[in-house]
Amino acid sequence: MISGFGKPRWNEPGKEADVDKRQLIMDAARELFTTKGYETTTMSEVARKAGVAVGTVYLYFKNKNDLLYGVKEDWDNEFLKFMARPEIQATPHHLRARPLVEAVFMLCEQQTDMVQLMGMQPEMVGEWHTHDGGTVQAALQVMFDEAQAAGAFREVDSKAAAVIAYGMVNQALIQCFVIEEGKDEALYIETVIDALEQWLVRPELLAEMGR
Amino acid sequence: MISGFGKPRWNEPGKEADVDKRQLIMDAARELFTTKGYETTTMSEVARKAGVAVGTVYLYFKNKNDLLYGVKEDWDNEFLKFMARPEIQATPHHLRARPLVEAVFMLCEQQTDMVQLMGMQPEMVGEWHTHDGGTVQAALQVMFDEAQAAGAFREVDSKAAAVIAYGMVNQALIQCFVIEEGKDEALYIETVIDALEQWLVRPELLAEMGR
Amino acid sequence: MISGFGKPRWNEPGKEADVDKRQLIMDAARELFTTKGYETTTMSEVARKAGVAVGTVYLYFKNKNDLLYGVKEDWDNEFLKFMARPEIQATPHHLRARPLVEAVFMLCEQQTDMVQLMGMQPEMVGEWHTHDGGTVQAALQVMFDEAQAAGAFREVDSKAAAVIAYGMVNQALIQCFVIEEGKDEALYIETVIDALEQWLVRPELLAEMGR
Amino acid sequence: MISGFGKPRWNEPGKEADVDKRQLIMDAARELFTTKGYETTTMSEVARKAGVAVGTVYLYFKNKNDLLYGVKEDWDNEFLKFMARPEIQATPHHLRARPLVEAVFMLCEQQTDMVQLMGMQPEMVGEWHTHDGGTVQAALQVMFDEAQAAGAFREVDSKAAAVIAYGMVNQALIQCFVIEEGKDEALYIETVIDALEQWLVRPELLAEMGR
DNA sequence: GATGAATGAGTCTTCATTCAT
DNA sequence: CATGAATGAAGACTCATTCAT
Repeated sequence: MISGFGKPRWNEPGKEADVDKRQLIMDAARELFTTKGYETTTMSEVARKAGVAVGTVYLYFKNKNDLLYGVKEDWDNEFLKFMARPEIQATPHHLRARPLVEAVFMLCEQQTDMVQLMGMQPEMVGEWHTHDGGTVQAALQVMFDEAQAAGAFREVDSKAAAVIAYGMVNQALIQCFVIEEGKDEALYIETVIDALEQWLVRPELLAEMGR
Repeated sequence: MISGFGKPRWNEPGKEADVDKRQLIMDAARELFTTKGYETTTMSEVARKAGVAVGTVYLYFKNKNDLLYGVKEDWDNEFLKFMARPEIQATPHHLRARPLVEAVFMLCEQQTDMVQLMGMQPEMVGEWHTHDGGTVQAALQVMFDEAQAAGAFREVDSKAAAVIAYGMVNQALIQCFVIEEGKDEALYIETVIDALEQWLVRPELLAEMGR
Repeated sequence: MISGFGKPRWNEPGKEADVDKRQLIMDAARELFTTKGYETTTMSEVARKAGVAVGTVYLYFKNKNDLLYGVKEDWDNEFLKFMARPEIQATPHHLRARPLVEAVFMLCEQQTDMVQLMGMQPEMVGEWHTHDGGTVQAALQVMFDEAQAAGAFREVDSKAAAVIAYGMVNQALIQCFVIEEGKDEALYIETVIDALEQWLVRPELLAEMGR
Repeated sequence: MISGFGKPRWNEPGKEADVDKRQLIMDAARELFTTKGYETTTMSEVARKAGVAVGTVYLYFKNKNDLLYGVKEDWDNEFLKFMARPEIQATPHHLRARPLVEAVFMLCEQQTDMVQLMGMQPEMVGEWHTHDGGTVQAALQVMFDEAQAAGAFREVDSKAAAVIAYGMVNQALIQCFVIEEGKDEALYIETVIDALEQWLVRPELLAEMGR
């Protein structure tokens, strides 16, 4: 009934020795979900890796799906936080592709496993979109709108563009980290940036950038 | 183990009412796999939808995973066949984006379910790629190489580009058909084509095309 | 309905080129049953090994159990035939242990697999004994009765003795051929003969035999 | 995989109502395995008879085969314990046949089902004998060696003799309890003892015993 | 007679979830 | 809060048996 959010996300100061157990579980889950896949990961495994009892997992998450939701949300937030950083916000729109793309690749390099979460689609999509509404894509859309308003981007449908941009990056990440195990990272980064810029940035600015 | 395909050997002309049972099963499986996801689909469901007994499924496919493989291969071939069509081959490289993209969308419109197969990723990727080696991406790569050799495309790494192009289209298809149920198809088509052309086609040709 | 005996066992003269298919199947079945066990052997395996179609097996045997019955019967007959041989019948009772035991071991040496059939007990015992009534044990019992009547054997209950003698030999065969793969054959033969003679033969005759 | 045995750790004295669940399951399994045979018994049946859920069986046994192993081991131990009893050890070798044979029959009378376990042979033998090495036969062999060293038994190969003795007893037990449902128990006991003594005990001692 | 594709009941096994401690 | 033993529904897969050709 109560949706498994029992433990507040903000740790009261002075209580931080008590590592947030919720986070502990989510970390374990994320690694497993992304390594072996959601369906293939068992709750016991999650519990064991998190160093808690199965029952405890259910103390923080209503059920397995709720846990997946938590993990996905976690990752999205991490990415969103990135997009909101002052240094990014201070960068002119037409120059943002590079820092953003580099950031995602870096994030994924650190936690290779996270890659697949971005692309987590099929079965649960339906349920997803009631929940988080594709947060990352939404944020991208906002950014594209701003960039167009600022005259930095060509006129494209911002929603469709967000979807497509998301797909490009996602597939590149999977190829790079999951299939090729990080081999040609630089190549993929450059190619993605190139694609985004050529496609979206106004030709005038592009010329200015020496592209 | 099971070897023979059981497809009757006599196959007299005019007896095409005898639908290939193997195909029947693959069709059922494809719809289910893409609608509810691979893990969530049971072999009984596949059998029921195909109108055969469970045992029969196992007559044609070693196991569930083998069935998935068959389905995926089937779809890839369908797409590959498209790329090889004479009218496509006759089109100059810088004008191919449109017919190809339109074709994929059409293909998916007819069989909405197929969409997700293109993106079928996570856990099974490993096993896949020993089998079919990402045929579609490979074909794209070849096409990009030719286009560059012909001076139609900008200089980009053809492999990375194939990956990224694949991701764009795939994500657009999912968003369009799976999430939005075909609503803004035209918009997604145009946006994808725009992205591909702006990114890949040489500026000179682009200007010539009135873009 | 009709009990699967359709094909006559006596081959009409002039028709012997047509290897009895029933026998072919039984031979295949025997090898498999004794190698991998009855439950673990599938009808398809039997058919394949016999070089016929599954359906054909069911032409000669009502069902799997009937096939087992046929196989067992076959073996028992082979043994029974041995006991009935003139040279055995001509031997005085107190000297029969040796030729008989040697014969069984020889029989099993040739067809190692048969060993386990003798001991085939558990699950199907119930059904067996309505069928063949433990033919071998019955024959042994008759022999023991005769031997006692002839004053060659000590007074023991012939039925119990038959059971026990059967058990001794059977276990020795299993140990010798199944577990130790024929290593100490001579040792087992001698020990079994010794046991039988010491136990059953009248002391006077035993002395006479130099034992 | 599953490691902990779940046997409660507190086990306060006076709480023996908490029957070891592992034992409960083994008991159920033993009865079924021996009544209907291993292959024919389903895990659900075992669970139902043990009064637990299927899952619980898998909590204590890795799989069906592991359960069989547990059951067999259990029985062997029970018999071994018998052979080690002080009153047996105190009995001179040439007089041990009777108490031992009587003991086994008694054991089997109480738990008729156990009988067939002794003889459990075919397919699984291979795997067995790596595990428990035919413990019972080994123990018999030791006893025979001691008896010969003590001058109580005739000179026979102790290993072969152990095998053969085991077979005698086993077959008698099966005939007596499984086939004839305990009818002529006394007869079988006497006949087995007679056979063992006549075969193994030195003639001098035999005379002394009035045989 | 012979075939072997088709059947589907039945098996083992897994795993999300609960609840008594 | 935490635990982890217990549950049992559900899934993948097998195989004896049938029957149209």
